[in-house]
Amino acid sequence: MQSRKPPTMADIARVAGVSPMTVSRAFKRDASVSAATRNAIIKAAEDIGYVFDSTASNLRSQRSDFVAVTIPSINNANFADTVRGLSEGLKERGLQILLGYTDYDIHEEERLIEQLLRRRPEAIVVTGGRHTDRARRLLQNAGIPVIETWDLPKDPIGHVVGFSNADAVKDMVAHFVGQGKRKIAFIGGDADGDTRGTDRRTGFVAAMKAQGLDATRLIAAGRPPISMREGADAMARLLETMPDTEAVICVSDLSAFGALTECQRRGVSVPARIAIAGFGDYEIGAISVPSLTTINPFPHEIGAQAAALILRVLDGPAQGATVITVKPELLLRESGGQR
Amino acid sequence: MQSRKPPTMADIARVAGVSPMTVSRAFKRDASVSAATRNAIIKAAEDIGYVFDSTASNLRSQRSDFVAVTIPSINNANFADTVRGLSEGLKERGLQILLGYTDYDIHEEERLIEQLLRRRPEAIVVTGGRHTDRARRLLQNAGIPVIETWDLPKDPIGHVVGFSNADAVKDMVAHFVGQGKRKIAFIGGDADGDTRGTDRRTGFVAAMKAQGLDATRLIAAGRPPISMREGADAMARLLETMPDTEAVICVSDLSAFGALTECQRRGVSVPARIAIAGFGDYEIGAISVPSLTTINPFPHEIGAQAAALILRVLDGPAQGATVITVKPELLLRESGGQR
DNA sequence: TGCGGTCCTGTCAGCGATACCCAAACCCCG
DNA sequence: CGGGGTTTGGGTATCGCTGACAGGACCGCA
Repeated sequence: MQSRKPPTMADIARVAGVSPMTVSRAFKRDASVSAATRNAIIKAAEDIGYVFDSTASNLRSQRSDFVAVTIPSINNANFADTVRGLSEGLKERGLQILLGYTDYDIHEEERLIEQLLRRRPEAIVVTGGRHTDRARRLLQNAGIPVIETWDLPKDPIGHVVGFSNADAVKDMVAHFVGQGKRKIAFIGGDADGDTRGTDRRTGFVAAMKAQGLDATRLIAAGRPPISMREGADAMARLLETMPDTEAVICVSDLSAFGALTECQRRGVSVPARIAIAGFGDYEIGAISVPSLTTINPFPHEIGAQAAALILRVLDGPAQGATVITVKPELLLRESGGQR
Repeated sequence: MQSRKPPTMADIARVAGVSPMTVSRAFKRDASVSAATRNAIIKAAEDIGYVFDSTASNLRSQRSDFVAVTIPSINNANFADTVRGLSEGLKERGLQILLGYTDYDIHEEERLIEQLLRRRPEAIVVTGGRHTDRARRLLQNAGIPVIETWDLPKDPIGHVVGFSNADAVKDMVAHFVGQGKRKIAFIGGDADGDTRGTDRRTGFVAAMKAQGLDATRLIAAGRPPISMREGADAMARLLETMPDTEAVICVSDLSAFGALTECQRRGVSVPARIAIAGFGDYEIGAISVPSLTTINPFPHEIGAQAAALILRVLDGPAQGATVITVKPELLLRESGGQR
């Protein structure tokens, strides 16, 4: 709380009786400083309460020590897992993560990307493949590796580590059809905003049509991301307007769980009367009664692959853009009629 | 992906035919630049794809434009709400948030705090009131406002915005005792690590003893934070070893929900046979069947108050340390025997 | 003893922006 | 039309650290 100026390397140098440059070297891993000198410097630094100033270091060396990451929300187990995979993978190289969240809004994403680029990250990882034009331009001109995740964009900006949200839902539709179900509904958010949710709905409609089935059982439950409560409300509407529905695919496990509770409140048996599937393999789906059939997109693996890719790209000279697909997996559990 | 050097203000100055200093002024809000000059500069900047370099700006002006925040986990609705309250409150002043997570480990917190301080934030907000000695020293010497949250530490480092975890649980114990329950258990994490959880357990034991009741029905469910699954396992153990338990208080809504599902799997009726309470007012507690009795600690309010406090402290000269208490509220719902 | 090689440490300059100081241009009014 | 005040823009010197280069000390070996 005191306001005297914080000490600098020059202060340490004075105390330790060396030059500032030697102090600088003492703080670097591989620098050549004798053990005695280094210890004296470290001790002097501790004594006067020195804290390294990475602002100055970054400016002078023209290298920051972090990677920028944007995710739609900090409070989502899936994206948290991706961030975890990223930070674990980047830790070995001493790279930090600078995290920002977009609230599922590409205009907010644009603002965030600009803010992040001002700090000159070594690379940037964004969630999703849809961006404002200006955001695309900013990323293209940033002169650093760009990685889009959680999607397989048609026209990638740089590298990609992701999967097709549409295809994943198609697999789920195929599964239900294979069970003999025909009247299948989809609960998701409103059309705009969460592009991954929109892709999932698009995949649902395409898959249903491909099977020659009615693809109009669509419930829009509000602005993405939709909550458990909104999932419950959507299920209420579905049961009232299309009571003969045999299965429902929800845009996420959270809304699927909400839908499940609504069935429980109404005494509608799951999966006997209606089957429910979610997306994301959140913990709640594994533990709920009945457990939730869902899709595991391997969020941690996405982060780990992205981290490995960043390290490769930062090492080697600029290669072509890489696209890495992490294939999601169907998890068949009780709510879908399996056990 | 191209690697030519990014443009600087000097480049803009050349294009726009003004001095670098004027370019700098054009990018500041209140600076005195004529509208014509400013527009020409903004246009030149857009044309050549300039992105402001906050590294240089921060170094020269000795002011960063952000506040550092540490939270235990980026996948927790409570802390996410606090961060939201913080960023909303800080936005008006143009302050960004630099977020880091500690994984509920005070040693990891120490490393994180050092990393964050290296970037010279304007202020720092930490979750919890227990830290390593070195972390305390770092914070004390940082020369910036320090705010501890989600706790009421006995010996605060600087300012505080929080509540007593122990007292909150005491209220819940009193509630159950008022209902005539005597055999009350507590499910939490192992003793070390998550200090808020530890405080809740301590509060439970103290409250039970104060009521003259047996305070030994304690289940330790693993390293904090404990998951739904761990909550379920803990409930299984509780039902097997102390089947006459009348009520159980869980360290969080997530573990409480896990405990509830275990009861459902075993056909143990909640709340008739055993009442369950959680902590945190997560969405799952509002929507589960039965809904969960819990405690709302007003996480968003904590963030909002912390933000307001930061703005006040940064404005005015260093006043004394402030302690703001945000009192939690009991939410009596179905799982606790209310409706 | 002399020489190349290695290790350690010092000097100097500059990363990109801006605080500070000052000058020119402009304005209003008597 | 001149004087004082305001607005607008320029020049210079850093902020704290580190890349590049130089040089001294010390070593082993011929």
